[in-house]
Amino acid sequence: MRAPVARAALSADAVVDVALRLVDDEGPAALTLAAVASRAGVATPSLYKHVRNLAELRALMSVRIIDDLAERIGGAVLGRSADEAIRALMTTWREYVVEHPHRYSALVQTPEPTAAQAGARLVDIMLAALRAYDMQDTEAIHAVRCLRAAMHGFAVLQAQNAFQRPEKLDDTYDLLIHMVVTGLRTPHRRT
Amino acid sequence: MRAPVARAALSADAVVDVALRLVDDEGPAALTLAAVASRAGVATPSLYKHVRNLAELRALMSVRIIDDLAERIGGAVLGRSADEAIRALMTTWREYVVEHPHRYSALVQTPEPTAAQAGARLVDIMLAALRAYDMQDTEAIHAVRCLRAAMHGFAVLQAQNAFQRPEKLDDTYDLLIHMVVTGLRTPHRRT
DNA sequence: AGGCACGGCTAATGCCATTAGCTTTTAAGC
DNA sequence: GCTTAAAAGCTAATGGCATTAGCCGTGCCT
Repeated sequence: MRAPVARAALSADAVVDVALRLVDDEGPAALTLAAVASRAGVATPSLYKHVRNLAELRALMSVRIIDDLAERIGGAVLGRSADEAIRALMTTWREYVVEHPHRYSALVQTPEPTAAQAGARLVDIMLAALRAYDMQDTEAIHAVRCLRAAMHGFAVLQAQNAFQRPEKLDDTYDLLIHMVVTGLRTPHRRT
Repeated sequence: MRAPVARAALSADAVVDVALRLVDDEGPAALTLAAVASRAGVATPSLYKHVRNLAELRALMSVRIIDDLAERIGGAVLGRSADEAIRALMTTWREYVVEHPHRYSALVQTPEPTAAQAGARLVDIMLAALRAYDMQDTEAIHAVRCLRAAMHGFAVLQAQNAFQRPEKLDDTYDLLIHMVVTGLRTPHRRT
């Protein structure tokens, strides 16, 4: 029963850091254990001392990204409510994507339990932002889903450069925010 | 100047067929040239006689999927206009995703010129569906982008099983349609 | 009859993830 | 200070996959 403490050196967190920087610099396709190890100044198999495999590394990265995003959005929404909160939420989300497009693309992977949990935190923040609207719980869930769909869809398409025409993306996003806010305000047929 | 006609056997289209069936059956992660070749009853390198490489196969698959989707949507929108057209468009899109979730996920890849072109056809269909609303061209572009963002976002999230709570997805999608339609009808601050 | 292009095959290369097993370092506890 | 065990690193080996090179049979066109 020795104390299981040991050398400092690398750590799972440090590996995730390196991997995130790699993705930021060279895109999601460049994410390879060999490349991460090289950046970390270590042989490839050494990474397995900190991370079970590539899939787990991806999952850890996703959790980190989602937490990061949740923190920013939490701050942005704080103190605002209703329309203002929605606007702040959506704006902050997009700022993140513009800032780290590759990172955001790296996110769009398989859904494992641990990342789902991080996502749930984000959903809670959104639910809180919607509390100002007069909504049933059920209705709020649907609203959050639509919010996610709109933001995520826009984010993915932008990160993929899927919007080709010259019109300004900022203007498009204003319209999207308008749709969400208006849709939330306008009564909707029962279910 | 020989006639470049030859044996029947495989063809690029046939390879794409096989690949699409593979993805439908086993998911996008199972898409490997080895697996496609095996299903086609051929050795792996033989595929290179029809397809430049895996990336090109993916691109061809994307074009096929987008065209498929465009055809369905074109039919669904035909004869309808304004709100009804939007509803039909969005409903048809989602039906496709529900029918072939893996195929849709396989789509979300890099944007090459050829797939972008297929996407442009789809955008044209959407623009036509919006013609009934009284809109500037510029405004219509923004509207189509929002439409894409909303549908695609929802589709991606659903295909990834990112909606965990028990509430019905159909109801959520109704709300999303409502948001889009209402947002298009409600005037929006100038740009 | 003959040639040639097409489409298929085998062999070979190189990258990558992952595993096994060995060595080194570190930090406790004495 | 010395021991020691676990953590953390390394090299070597395996197997899957994409991709390339080069060979062979087949059938159409002349």
